[in-house]
Amino acid sequence: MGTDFQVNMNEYLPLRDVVFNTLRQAILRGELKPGERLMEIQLANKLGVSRTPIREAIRKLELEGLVLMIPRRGAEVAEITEKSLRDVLEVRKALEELAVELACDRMTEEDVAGLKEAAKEFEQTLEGGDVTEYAEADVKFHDIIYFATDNQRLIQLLYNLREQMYRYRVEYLKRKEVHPILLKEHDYIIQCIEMHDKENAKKAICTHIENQEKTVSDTIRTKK
Amino acid sequence: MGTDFQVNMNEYLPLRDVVFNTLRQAILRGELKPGERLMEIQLANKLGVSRTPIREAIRKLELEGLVLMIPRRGAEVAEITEKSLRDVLEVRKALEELAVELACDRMTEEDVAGLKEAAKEFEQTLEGGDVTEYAEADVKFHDIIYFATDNQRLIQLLYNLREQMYRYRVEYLKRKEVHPILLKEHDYIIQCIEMHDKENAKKAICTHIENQEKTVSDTIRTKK
DNA sequence: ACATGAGATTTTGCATATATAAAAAATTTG
DNA sequence: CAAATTTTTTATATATGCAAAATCTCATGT
Repeated sequence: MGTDFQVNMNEYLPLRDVVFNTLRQAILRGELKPGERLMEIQLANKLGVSRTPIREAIRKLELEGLVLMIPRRGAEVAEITEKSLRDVLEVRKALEELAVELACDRMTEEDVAGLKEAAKEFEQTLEGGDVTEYAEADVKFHDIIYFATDNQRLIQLLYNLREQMYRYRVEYLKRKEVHPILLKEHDYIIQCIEMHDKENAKKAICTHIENQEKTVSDTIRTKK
Repeated sequence: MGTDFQVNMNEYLPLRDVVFNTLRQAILRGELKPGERLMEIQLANKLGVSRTPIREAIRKLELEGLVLMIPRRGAEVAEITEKSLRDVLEVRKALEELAVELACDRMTEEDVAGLKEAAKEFEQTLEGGDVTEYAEADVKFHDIIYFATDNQRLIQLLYNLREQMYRYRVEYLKRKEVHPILLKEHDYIIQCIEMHDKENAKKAICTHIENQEKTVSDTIRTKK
């Protein structure tokens, strides 16, 4: 009977999307530095494609605000100022509040169980020394909250805002002394959600973000 | 004396952006209907350009969520469901609250004066019968609040969310019976901002949006 | 030293060409 | 006649071509 290879031909991704993801990562991880010019031919050669997918990818990065277009001059990686970061955080705080509020309403008991599970896993990764792993585990924790909102638009925005801060989040997680605080905060957030206590949940998520905020500001200031 | 012509050579707009704006308008105004396919050659002929700028414009619309891409098949105008509208409104409410809160903190007296001016102009346009004019005047009013937030990222998001609802907002403004309510709401919002009363300002903007929400839901339901 | 400007070079912006997948139409076959 | 298969058509995905604008280089005149 043989062929049980369902080749998931869905794994087709247009080149432009591959390029988009690649460039996006490179910018967010800091490999392409703010102010750096994105030259089409150069990128095309580097990635082994033609200019067309590069251009289309840049159009998307443009809308996302990661690159700045100067007509007839091309694209460059957008500068990240302290101001622009404050702006992002202000928005992010509001949307995280909304998310946790909705989660209080819409989370089932199984969801809460999953959240507890994720918090535990996060705690375990902290024992290992891999910062990337922390970050991933933290992402998983918050993703569960996001999904519970059942609001696709909100999820999309939160993903985006989180990614914009990737560099700085990692910096924060590196600090061993904040780990116990983080764990407590996660536990408290779970507790609030479990009791459907919106007000305290919002406060909790707020301080959770504000705590990061300071580190991030410091990082960006000293790196300048 | 003499040459006071600062030629604003900035009036150059790449074709792709012209196309982007054109298509965007067409979608938001309902000329391109949800589900309708966007075929490159057809659009290119219609707009008298080549396929390249069309494609680049579509990439941006894609990221904005206005069109849905099906790989190797092309783009179509995204469907607007009641659910997706609720999602947008949920997010929008949270961000409008944030905006008015920040405005309470950051608005100067001149800004408030401008706001009063805008409210007055809005009232005046209501006497005329042109719905488009109402909409514009209303936009101006809210723009002043947005600008006062001094948060570029927030402004960008609010613009976007507002535009997404253009069709339905106009529907709301058509109803003569809501006009007095609108005027009262505007006045109350101004009052709250002037007194830096964040809590009430937030509540006020919330009801302001919620009032629209019902009409919008009705419209979308009956049109189905 | 320094502005300047002609010419060479690079880079974008848009158009067009080629390749390939998907859909539609036509044809075959049971 | 209907289901299956082949052929044709259509549309996207990517590559390449070309002209105009921007940038660079460097010699020249003040």
